[in-house]
Amino acid sequence: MSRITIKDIAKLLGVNPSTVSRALKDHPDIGAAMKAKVQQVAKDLGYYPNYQAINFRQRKSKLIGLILPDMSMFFFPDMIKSIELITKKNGYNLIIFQSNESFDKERECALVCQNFGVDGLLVCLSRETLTLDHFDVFTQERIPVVFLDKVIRGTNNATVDIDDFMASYTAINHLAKKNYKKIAGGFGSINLTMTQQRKAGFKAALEKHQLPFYSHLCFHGNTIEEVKKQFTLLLQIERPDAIFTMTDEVLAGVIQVIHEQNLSIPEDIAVISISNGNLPYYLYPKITYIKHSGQFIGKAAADLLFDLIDTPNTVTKKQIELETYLVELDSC
Amino acid sequence: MSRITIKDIAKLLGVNPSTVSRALKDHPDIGAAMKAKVQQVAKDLGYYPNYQAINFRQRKSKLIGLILPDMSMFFFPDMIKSIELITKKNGYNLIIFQSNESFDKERECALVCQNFGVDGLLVCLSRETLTLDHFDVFTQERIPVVFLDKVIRGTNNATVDIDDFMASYTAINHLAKKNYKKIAGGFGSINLTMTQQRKAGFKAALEKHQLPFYSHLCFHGNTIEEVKKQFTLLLQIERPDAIFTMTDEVLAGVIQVIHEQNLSIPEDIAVISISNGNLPYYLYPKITYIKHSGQFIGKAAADLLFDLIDTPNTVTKKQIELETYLVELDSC
DNA sequence: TTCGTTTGTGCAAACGGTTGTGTAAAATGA
DNA sequence: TCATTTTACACAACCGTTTGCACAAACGAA
Repeated sequence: MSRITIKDIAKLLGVNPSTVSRALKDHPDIGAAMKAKVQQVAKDLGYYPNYQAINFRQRKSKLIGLILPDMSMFFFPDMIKSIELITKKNGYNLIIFQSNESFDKERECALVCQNFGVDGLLVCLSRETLTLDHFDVFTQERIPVVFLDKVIRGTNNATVDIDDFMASYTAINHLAKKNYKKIAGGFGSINLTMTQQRKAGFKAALEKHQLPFYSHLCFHGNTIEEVKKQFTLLLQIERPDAIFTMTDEVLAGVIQVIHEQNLSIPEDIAVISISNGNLPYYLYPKITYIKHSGQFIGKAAADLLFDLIDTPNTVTKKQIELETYLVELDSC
Repeated sequence: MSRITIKDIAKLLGVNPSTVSRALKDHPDIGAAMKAKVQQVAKDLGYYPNYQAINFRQRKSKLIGLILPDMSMFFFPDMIKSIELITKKNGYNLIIFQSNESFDKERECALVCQNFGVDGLLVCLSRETLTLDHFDVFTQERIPVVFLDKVIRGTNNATVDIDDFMASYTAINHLAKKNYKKIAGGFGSINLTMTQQRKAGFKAALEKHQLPFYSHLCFHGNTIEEVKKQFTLLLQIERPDAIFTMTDEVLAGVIQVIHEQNLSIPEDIAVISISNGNLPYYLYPKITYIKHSGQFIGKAAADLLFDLIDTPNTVTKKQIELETYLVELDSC
């Protein structure tokens, strides 16, 4: 009735559990006849190994922790999907946590990961996170941690992200080439490194094209609603001829306002965004975007993590910066 | 250097590990002085319990498995989010698997869950799944399984879903009341129970309003691309004055075609969908929809699961059908 | 025949924490 | 003061599997 163990098989065959254990994993010490008998009985009894016992014994969990700030529909599904794929391919499983953009929650998630004995950790930092001390336990116990997408640079931690500066630079460059002059910018949380860099790229590209940077054409918003509010206010002051949005969330808000105001894209206002590339296709017209691939970031980070798990000391390139590229659709 | 255990604390204090174990959990058998000492040392040494050992000993994993057909961006983020919340609130963690709409993969996922010793299982069935034998092991070992959203009815399994018939019935009813006559229908995989029921509701509502059911105004598509192709073909035959879409995926495809053909909503064609309620707001005009809440389904399923875990025999209502309701926006 | 090697299996400890039972010493009661 | 209860801790088994070591039996070589 209850779960079949190696001991049950051993008792039934009148042999020692260790023999059964070895027979089941085709250990060379065990004779062919015994192996056959054991495997037959195991099958008959419907034996399957108790991974909890095994992992406990091996001091491994075969678990990879993934800490996310939020389950945003725009970016994370693709990312999780590819991480899951790699994780499974390596014989591990994924256990997902959400920090809800809170530093305290993130620390809690890390603690649970620690308790669970994850063999590796993938972390997308919360908006509030400024320090990484709460991951020190992992490095101390030689459990690899890879930061992805939302990272803090300048440390020797393993990171995978994109060149945020270049991504927005490319976007604005595209707008400038299309001869847009009054370019607005919609950004996310102002304290994120990502935001600062994307804004820096925005400014640099304007400068390169000798376009002025107007701070009244820039706004920040954490949520779609905030974005809508800010952008509506902006439009009351002056209508730009193009707008760059830093993420899908910002894009979603901006698009709604544009429709509310009965503006047409790209005639009244051109739009370009950094995006994972889903939302741009659902909108009309389709939005030109700089590809920021959740799938690629997830894959790169997971691959890096398993490199670090398998060969901790030979991995040299621990800071990976993925390419972004322009996908030209119909909004500029 | 390596991880601190109860034994380390015991050795350091010259007491028995069992005393430490009890002291740490405030067992009444242990004297106040000893408790204080133990807890102090534990803190000083940075002790944290080995959950692998504990769970192994207790024959629990504190893990809930979640098997999904796919990481669709429309529906699952909200669902996962709410499941995660409840799971955590109950002191459990979530481990997510994707079957990629494949029956074999789904069976594999179930196997891994079994090996991992999950304490409960939430399953959203794949497109291909027609039987539930692969979950028998769980019921045999008294591990609760709750099927959610995509379920097979008629068994005594615990299920949480919506009244698919009513959802589409309500949608078509709304269109009919608005005096639309030629109503098209965009559906998903034809072999899903969900599809059949939503189509049945579609037909029933038409009949109630004495509107004819034209099969050439109905199509099925598994992916957005298929939907686009099918709907484009449909439009070449005859333009309906309204279209009902069964899911966000179908809606996304339909909307793209509508824009490609330069039709306007709702003047040329009205649109109504069953949806989780994100996409409808991003589109223009905003799409009227029947609310099919991933969040609610996730919550209901998770709550039910923990009821079954905590009080296996007292739970009576094991088949839950959530209400859907009309959210009237601008597309009809 | 004898010694060394190989083959196949048993034995027991270990992973870290929990828990039922046993038992001194201290506290209580008459 | 002595019997009895309570307090506070120790001891050891246990969860399921792995693994180093011991050790017979069979085998091959000298």
